[in-house]
Amino acid sequence: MASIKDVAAEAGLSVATVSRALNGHPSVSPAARHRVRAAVEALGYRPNAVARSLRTDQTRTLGLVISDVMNPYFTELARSVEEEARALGYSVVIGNADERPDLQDHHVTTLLDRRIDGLLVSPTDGGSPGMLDAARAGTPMVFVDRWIPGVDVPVVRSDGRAAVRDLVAHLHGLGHRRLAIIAGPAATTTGRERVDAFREALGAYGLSLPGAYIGQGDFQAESGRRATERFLDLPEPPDVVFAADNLMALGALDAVRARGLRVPEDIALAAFDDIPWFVHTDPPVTAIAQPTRDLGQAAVRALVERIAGRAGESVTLPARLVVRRSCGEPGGSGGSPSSVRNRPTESPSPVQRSTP
Amino acid sequence: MASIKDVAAEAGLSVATVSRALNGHPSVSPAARHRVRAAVEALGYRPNAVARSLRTDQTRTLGLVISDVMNPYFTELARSVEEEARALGYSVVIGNADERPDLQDHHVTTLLDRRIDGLLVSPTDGGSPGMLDAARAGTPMVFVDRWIPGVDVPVVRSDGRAAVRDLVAHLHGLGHRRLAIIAGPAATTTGRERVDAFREALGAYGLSLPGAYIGQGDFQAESGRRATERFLDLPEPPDVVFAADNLMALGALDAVRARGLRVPEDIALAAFDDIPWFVHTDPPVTAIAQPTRDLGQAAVRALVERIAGRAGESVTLPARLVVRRSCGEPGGSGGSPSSVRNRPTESPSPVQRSTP
DNA sequence: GGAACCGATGGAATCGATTACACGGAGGAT
DNA sequence: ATCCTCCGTGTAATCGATTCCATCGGTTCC
Repeated sequence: MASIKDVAAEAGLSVATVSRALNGHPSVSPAARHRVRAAVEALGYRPNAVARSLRTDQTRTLGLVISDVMNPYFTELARSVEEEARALGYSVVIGNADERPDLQDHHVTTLLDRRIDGLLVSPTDGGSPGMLDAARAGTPMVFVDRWIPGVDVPVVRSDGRAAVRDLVAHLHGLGHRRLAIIAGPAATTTGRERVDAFREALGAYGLSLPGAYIGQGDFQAESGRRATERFLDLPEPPDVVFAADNLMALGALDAVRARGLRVPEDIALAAFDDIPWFVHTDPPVTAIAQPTRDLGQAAVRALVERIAGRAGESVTLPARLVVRRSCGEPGGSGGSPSSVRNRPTESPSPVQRSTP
Repeated sequence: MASIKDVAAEAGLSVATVSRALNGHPSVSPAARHRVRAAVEALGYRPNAVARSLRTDQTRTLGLVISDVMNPYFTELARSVEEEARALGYSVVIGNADERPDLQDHHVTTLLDRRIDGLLVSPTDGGSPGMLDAARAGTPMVFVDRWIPGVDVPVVRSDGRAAVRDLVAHLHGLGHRRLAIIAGPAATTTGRERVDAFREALGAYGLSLPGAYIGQGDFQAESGRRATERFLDLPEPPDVVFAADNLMALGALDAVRARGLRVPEDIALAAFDDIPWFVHTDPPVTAIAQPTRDLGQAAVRALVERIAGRAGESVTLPARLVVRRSCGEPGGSGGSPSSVRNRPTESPSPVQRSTP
């Protein structure tokens, strides 16, 4: 592969001049500029980013360490991060931690070894050692979605409290009184917060959240299924199951169907994190939608600010409730257009709970 | 950040010895080895991968340029690629082309500038100029899933012919005679092949594939919806719609529901590419499953072979039919366990086609 | 007319590693 | 005792860029 030396030789100039011409430095004569252009063209020269990075000490690359790529929410987040980064002249290297702290650490170290300019992390657990080291060492860093309390790093996330209140109001309005939640891992902030917000919202309606109505999940579909089965085995099963992420909601849906029960007639279902597929399930699932695209954008901007040595502020954006049919006939407001278009033919059978 | 020089100073040795100790070179005394280890520990030294790459001319990084990350099939592919690469000591940088040739080119150039050791591509169109240049220039390269005819690059993909034949047999056995397909872009190999395989399989049953039963899609949900609507507007609509990928299948499902029709009673649906969500939709969708994990693995292995200067052979793995409920009551064989567990309560209403 | 200045260019140091080559000393063979 | 090996180590070149500093010819200013 042709190097800058070859270009210099071809153009009959020094490497210094070629470099300046390539970087748009002002004091290069038009003639030289032209000859460089021609030589570059002739040789198909492309600057070696590795060499440049070594010299300039910047890679124009961002690292993104994510909890689970297979989760559509994170996939979308990754996509929006890459888009914004590209717009700002950065590349993104994604590391999938698969909810495993050791893998998270592996990716953080690898990325740091590659001298990425900044790190975007959605921490899997309370914080793996390598990650904390990086934060302490002053690597430009921003947390997305999840964060670690007590670590001095900006956080870009969405606040679901208001949306959860809206959800509980919606459920209460439909007559539901026994509300259950499938929580995420307690080690993650999102795992805890969503339960807290839910309990708080219930309190406003004089409802409580008994321990039996809190299922412990791990943000994977299988755990949602198990938790739901336990709910259904209760002497007094809940009217509604609220899953703290989309994968657990699908597990829940599956568990309900496996018993021959129907959503929402026999039991209602709602989820945190709206995803395109919820429009296509039957029934369409009522969910709390995060402004994923904006989150990715804000996170990249904050990180780039940090890289530039400026503050890089934390950002919190509101999530919003998207009402569909999985909790019962929607009220007058808040329904998405799809909730109308997706309405199936009316079921002639009365609401009933079949006993297995 | 501490460099190898700092380590050398701390250990009272030359950088050469430190480097040798770090790389497990045999002729380093145990004493020196030990002092290096101590110095590394004390300084928290991590070798600069950028500098190493410049010197050794290898980055131990693979590039993966994918057509659409938001498509679960590709997400899973990316994940398995990263896993296998990690096992082999490589990192992976993913570029999302979003089915746009210009973006594909952007990523290929960026990756090449970063001097990745090898490139895995699932080409978006007939081949963007930058990609063809790379192939010609001898960059170690392997195509995954899709490929470009006439370019001398190993291809790792799955062959769906047998599975499509099985599907057609299954459909024919259920009494379906008017079979339609939603094709992918003609510029992609997968777009063309799946139609060919379908037509061929139909031929074996004396059935033809009229032009009106070929919908043109672009592998996105919206195109699946439009194509299906056109099918339903036909004076003689098809009995079955076979979507050439999972996103178009979801669009099709949506279009069918929007008319108040039911799957499979009014019209059957099948898809290429099985994804976890098809188990959760109602009805569960019959699909052709690719051995995605194995494909990713084989692709990485082939690429690493190429990087090592060896052959790196093409691999073709068979896809297989997964029968669920979206085409009608499953026959005696091939049904997945989920097709039983997901069966909902029987519908009391007779099969009917509502006129809009 | 000479000093100061400016624009364009080249030489050479530098980034942090790897590695060919040289060298000194210990140990074995003769 | 002398020479040859071989081991462990250091010196320095190198990878491909960027950039400081020096140089040189030509203006401009006083």
